[in-house]
Amino acid sequence: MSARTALVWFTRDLRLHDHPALTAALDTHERVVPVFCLDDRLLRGRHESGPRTAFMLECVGDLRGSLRERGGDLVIGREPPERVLAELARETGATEVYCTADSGPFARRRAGRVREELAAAGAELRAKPGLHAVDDLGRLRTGAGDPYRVFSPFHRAWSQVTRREVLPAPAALPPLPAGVRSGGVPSLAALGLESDVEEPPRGGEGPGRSRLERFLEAPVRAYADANDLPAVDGTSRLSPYLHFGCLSVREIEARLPRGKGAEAFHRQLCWRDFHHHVLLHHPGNAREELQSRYRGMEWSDDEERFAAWCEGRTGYPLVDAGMRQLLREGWMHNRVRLVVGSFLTKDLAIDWRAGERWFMRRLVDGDEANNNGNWQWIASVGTDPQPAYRRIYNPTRHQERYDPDGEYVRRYVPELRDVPGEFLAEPWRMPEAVQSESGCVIGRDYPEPIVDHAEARRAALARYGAAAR
DNA sequence: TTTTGAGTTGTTCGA
DNA sequence: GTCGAACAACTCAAA
Repeated sequence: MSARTALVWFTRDLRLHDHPALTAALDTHERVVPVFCLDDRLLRGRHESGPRTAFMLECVGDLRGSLRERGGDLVIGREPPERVLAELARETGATEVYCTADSGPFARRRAGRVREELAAAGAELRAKPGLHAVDDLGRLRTGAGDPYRVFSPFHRAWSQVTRREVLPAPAALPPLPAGVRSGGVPSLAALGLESDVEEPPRGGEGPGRSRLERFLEAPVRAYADANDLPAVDGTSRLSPYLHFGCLSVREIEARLPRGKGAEAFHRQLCWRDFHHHVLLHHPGNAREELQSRYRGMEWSDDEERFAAWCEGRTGYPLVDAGMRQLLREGWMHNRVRLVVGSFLTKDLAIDWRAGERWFMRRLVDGDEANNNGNWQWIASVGTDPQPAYRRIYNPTRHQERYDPDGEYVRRYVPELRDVPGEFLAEPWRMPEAVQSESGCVIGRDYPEPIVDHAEARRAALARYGAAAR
């Protein structure tokens, strides 16, 4: 076979639009072989997740469909990528393998292994941008030459970076070379995983683009006002598509209209890049606190309380609604993620890593950098320089402020459906007569609060104060 | 080097 | 209900 063959290694860039690696391969090579590897180290590793893998398999199927529509196909490997790619390079005579650069700790180690094996096969790995809004995310530096640790100055610098052009999807692809087999998309069960998510979002570039079109149509303009209300579908819900790269964050950014809503949303896209930037420069964050003074802090190992949190039976309606939404949909509204995160780490004094793991297991959009960054932030051990006492959320206040009509809580905690609005944030205050009248007896139909928030707050301040000293 | 201003999305208390 | 102040003084980034 001719040396004019290139491989394109897909990872979490499962799209054709605005794909620099794919475009570069097609521009310079006659034959291009797209490859995706189902890597057991990822699928069965510490971030194993049935719901998210189910979504990913749909993304892979969608990508293969789009490639086939354009005359190409997708090779689906079941072995580690270093082995699959080296073998394919030998088989096809490819001397170049294109991929999208990934800043995550796992991905960087994996790319190192791939590079080595490819070298032995006489091929070279070429990493192109495509994961972030800016190309040189790792190189963004403060005036002193350090990586950023505070969002606002990062945002300022990030906003000033010149962006690359958005690339169109290729119109046509060459067929696979003779003898190269495409391989099928396995079922979730065949991977030994299962998902019990109800009405999961449909994975793939096609569904992602439809959702993007709908969001750009109108909701983006109201984003600044609606994104904090969990009962309203005011967020973009693009996170799973962004995680698997069904959508290019660069393209989304380029297509945003002007205005307050779009600006607020753009800021959220910057948070994604910020978390990736921080994890890139502090890969140890995946396991330990960014702020060293909080390392070695003592956490509670109360398994019963942790289970109550996971299953949404803490006795705090907004917390329980959020945790049940996560169980049911594989997704949780952002505002509520903060409330349940604060509750776990501050009220229950349970290690943020336990919450991080649970989220990664359940979230369809679970992304190591974002999840880790946000957990560290809400646990007050990460990039947020504000003292802990400013981040102990009051679940009752939050419910009154962000779900004033109780629409969200009633949707996910049906046993509270007939509780009068005045008691919905603190159902334990219901007089007995009201409890039996609304069919919600506390301690029987809905749990007593598992901690007293005011007391837990004082204890959390003492814990964090002691650790900071 | 020193100084200055600011820090995602808070809470509680008391007037 | 609404408002401002206090929380307690720390770290980061830029001038």
